[in-house]
Amino acid sequence: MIPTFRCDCPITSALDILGDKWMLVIVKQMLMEGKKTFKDFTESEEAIATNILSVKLKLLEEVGIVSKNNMPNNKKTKLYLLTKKGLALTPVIVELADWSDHHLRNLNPTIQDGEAMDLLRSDKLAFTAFLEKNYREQTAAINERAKSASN
Amino acid sequence: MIPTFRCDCPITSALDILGDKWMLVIVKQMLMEGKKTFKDFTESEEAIATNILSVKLKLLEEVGIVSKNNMPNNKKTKLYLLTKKGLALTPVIVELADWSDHHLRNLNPTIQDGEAMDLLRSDKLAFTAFLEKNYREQTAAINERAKSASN
DNA sequence: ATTAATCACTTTCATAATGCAAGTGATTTG
DNA sequence: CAAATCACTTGCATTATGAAAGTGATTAAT
Repeated sequence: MIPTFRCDCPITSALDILGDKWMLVIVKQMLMEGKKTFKDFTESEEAIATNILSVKLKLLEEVGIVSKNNMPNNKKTKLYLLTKKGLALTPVIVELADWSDHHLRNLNPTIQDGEAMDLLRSDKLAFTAFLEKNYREQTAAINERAKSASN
Repeated sequence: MIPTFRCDCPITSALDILGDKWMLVIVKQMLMEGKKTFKDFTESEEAIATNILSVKLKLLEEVGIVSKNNMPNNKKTKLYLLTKKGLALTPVIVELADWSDHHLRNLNPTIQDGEAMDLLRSDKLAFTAFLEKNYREQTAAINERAKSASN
């Protein structure tokens, strides 16, 4: 169920939806780790409990960040995909990554550092654009076929 | 107390600290509404309970986002100020505002719209820079005097 | 100088969110 | 057609959030 909004502030309103331990983590897993099915999420490094996952996916769908689709040629597997509204959260996620990179390594020294972080450091906008484009490409074929028979 | 980190992902790690209903709201109140004292926060539109506020301010201080200072010439009032690390969250907050502006008005039709949103829409980086500069200026004098006798 | 406010909290108790473990029904695979 | 697999749900324990009242140390008012 969609929570009530505390006030008229746009930032507080965003946090009324996204301000918890899991919502943005799930969006990140979709955007950056290609996770699409219920099972994908349960196998993530963050190890979300299935009951919580169930509740959060439902909420993400209710607010229009995620769409729930049937896997082509398979009645059992469901596909969760980011909508345009969900993909628009990319800049938020990138800024969180950037902040962590610069300010959280003292508290969590094992924070990842690699190619992706290098691109983020050298060109934040390019990194954001890459993530969005990449996600669209990875899901383009699926989206085509999912449009006809959706759940 | 600082929570344990779920994994090595920079985004998840940021959310281990910031991923709740209040942390970023408090930072926003400081950055955009000039709130500095315990009383200021309790009088906010979001109406945070004092016990929660107490816990969250302590955590913000522990992780280095906020510093706790004595008000000059007043032993009773404490001043909470954003550190460099805290001010570095400005882009995250701006991106949340931008997302709300474009994607949350259907769910919360009363989301504010005014001068600030106009600047955000026309030049996001300028808006971010303005917020940071403005905060530094507003707190510069206080910071000078607070450096000598801190708690 | 005393009293009343004010500030920054803490404490207590209720409710809501999160988490663990096990179980269910509908496919699908071997 | 039996055994897996997938997408969940259910029951119960723990943790986080919330409302209300209370406390001690200043500070302002009389």
